[in-house]
Amino acid sequence: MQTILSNIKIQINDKIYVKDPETSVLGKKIINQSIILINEIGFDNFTFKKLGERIGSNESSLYRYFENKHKLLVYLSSWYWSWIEYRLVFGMSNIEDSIQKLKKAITIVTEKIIDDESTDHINEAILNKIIIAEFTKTLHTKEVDDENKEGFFLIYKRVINRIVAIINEINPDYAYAKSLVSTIVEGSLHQHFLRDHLKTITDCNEHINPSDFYIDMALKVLKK
Amino acid sequence: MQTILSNIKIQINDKIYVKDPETSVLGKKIINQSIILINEIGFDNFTFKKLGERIGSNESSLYRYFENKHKLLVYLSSWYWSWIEYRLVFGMSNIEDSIQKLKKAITIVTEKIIDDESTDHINEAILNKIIIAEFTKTLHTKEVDDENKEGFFLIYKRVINRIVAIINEINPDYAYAKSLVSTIVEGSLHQHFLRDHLKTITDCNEHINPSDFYIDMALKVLKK
DNA sequence: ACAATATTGATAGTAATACTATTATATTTG
DNA sequence: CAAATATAATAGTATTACTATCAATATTGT
Repeated sequence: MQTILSNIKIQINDKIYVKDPETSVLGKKIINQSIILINEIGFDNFTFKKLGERIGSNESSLYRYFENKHKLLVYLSSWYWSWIEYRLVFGMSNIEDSIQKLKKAITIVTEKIIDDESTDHINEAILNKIIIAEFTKTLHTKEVDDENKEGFFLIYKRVINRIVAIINEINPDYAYAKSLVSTIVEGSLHQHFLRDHLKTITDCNEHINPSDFYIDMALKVLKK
Repeated sequence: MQTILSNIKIQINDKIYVKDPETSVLGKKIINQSIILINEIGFDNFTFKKLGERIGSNESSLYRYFENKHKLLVYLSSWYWSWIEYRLVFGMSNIEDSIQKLKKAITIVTEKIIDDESTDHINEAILNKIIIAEFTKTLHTKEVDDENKEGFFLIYKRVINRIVAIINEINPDYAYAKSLVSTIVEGSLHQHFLRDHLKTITDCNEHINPSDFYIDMALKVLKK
């Protein structure tokens, strides 16, 4: 598994964009304002025309960065999972005990992101909200197999497999490590969503959060 | 909880449709052919115009049954969960032991549906495929709160709460019964999806299925 | 400094989508 | 068989999701 240190300036698969948005002012505006606009009106109602108006730029200019809004969402998702991976690797660095590692890892992938106050052009708290609301749409398309072959979901899969590795340290006999982690990662987005919208089918609320639920689950499931 | 017997002719919230598709030949064609077409081309590429061509009917006629394709998908989903609920209730009927009940219930909500050969106009196996691929889209919209208030997701929530009731029989002290069940129901759709498209982050394959994984999980988590 | 190059903006245009409205024609039912 | 209802055909609108062209600006390399 490659070292994250070479990766600090978050690297996104260059097949996702037409022109790297990190290389210009307009590109960075596209990223930070699209996060805000998608959060406001939802991905389904989001268009490049509206984003253009919002950032005082021409629709046609946006198409020079992303082929379509789906690719933009894939980009934002990749950025998000890359950022999670970064926090995951650094979060593990000085923990010895595998159980503690797992708890920390589950916390990182399941917790609600409170504004990071990081100085960069991406608001991670809002990005977290749009991942909760929209990430599933990056996968659920007819093009998923082609895009998977192109490596669009590599970072997401790598995040999951890093946690799988911790589980294998704890209990190498457990037969469902991958399914457990993919359930936790995807499921926690879903639990956040339910807490906000369908409260009657989740226990998550102001006091109980998805991290509590999933840590409890993982420890019980892995007990030998 | 109301009896399912009064419910055998699957009842769908009448706010989901403009005109009940069960009341005419065209309506039934819309349902059975939309399932086939959505499965073929995906919900995102599906339009009423294409469906009209497929069933030799006019686009404008379809709008007399459903306001838009989103409502049609909500209808199909409601039908699916209602059918699952029916199987759930009958599946439980002659089981005494709560653990056995839970195993059966998890099997019913997580198993892949093989063609039911039922004579009605709905192919449950294909419907199951589109639920795996598209169900999440019924929830992930900006209108989810309004639609939830209208009761569009009632049947889905009832399915989950029926299984929650079984868990409360088994271990009333378990603090996360709702989150566990919503994770299992949603997660199993996701595991089916991963098995088909992102194999490296699931253990599910030809030999291991989501039911095995989730039954193992539930029993371990509920052990006192 | 300035020419070459790259980037952005403005405008226009196309095909498809997501509908609504109107009217004619079938079909059902009482 | 007449009345009511459902469907089909046609047309039309606003929006979406782009592509193409060309002019205006900004950047950079020497």
